[in-house]
Amino acid sequence: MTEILDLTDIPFSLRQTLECGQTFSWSKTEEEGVQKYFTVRNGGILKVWQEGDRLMYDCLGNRVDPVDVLRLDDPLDEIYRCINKDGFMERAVAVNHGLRIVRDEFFPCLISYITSSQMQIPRILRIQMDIRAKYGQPLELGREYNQFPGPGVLADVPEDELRNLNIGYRAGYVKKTSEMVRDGAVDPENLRSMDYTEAKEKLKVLPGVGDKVADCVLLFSLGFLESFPVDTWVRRIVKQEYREKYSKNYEILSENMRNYFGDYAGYAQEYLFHYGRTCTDLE
DNA sequence: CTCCAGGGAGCCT
DNA sequence: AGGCTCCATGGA
Repeated sequence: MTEILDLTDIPFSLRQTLECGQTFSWSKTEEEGVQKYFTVRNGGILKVWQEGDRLMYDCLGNRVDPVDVLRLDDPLDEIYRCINKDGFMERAVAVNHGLRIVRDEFFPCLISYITSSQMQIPRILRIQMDIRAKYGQPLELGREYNQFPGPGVLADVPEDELRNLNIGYRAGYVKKTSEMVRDGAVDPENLRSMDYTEAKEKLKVLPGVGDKVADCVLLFSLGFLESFPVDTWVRRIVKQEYREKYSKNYEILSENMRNYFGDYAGYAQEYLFHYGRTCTDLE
């Protein structure tokens, strides 16, 4: 039973949001010539597609709310007013208009960004899907609809078997982090109650989680919109376009950008990231 | 062949 | 604290 969400007063681009590289929890499927996306979580499947200013979606199993997982209640116009501080950002916003930060599940987000280090985006996506296929719990609706395995499941997989995922040295990080999350050393609900600095400090206790991975998890899963992850692309952009904010030191660079863009620095980061990766020819 | 990819840990000073 | 090196693997 297809439901329709009116996007007349809600700036939103489904494609920019799900294909900018921020999330590894969505798959593409084409039905009757229409490009659709689906995600599996909390015992349900959400399938969405966009036709102009209408968002169409099907829910199967438990309800997964598109407003929640796509952050459709974020005040995007106000966010633009806050982050549009220079010409480069204005172009990034114009090109990617409607891109929203997602709200992913904590554990899948954490594991996919742990495996992301020194990897290219298509490969991260493929590995994440392999984990779902091998260790995930299938819904009744078919093997292609697997939930991401919980921390207890991955914690019990031998490390050399995890290496069959071709994640190399990251296998040990995945196993140890899964054990710690399973045992409650880091709890997402607990993290949400902390401020940015405290939550980041706590996340970095996990093996395989440093400044960058922690910032990604804070932004894409825990809703800390001030978080400004610095990867190789963003570093390049800052060095070239925001020279006075640049530093070789991660924390200094990230904090400079947070101070510059304000409470929605995470949005600024994602617009810069996608713009820099797809629309500019940085050296 | 070499170089690099949404980095992090361990070790050095 | 800050800098350097190694860590698997695959794609360009």
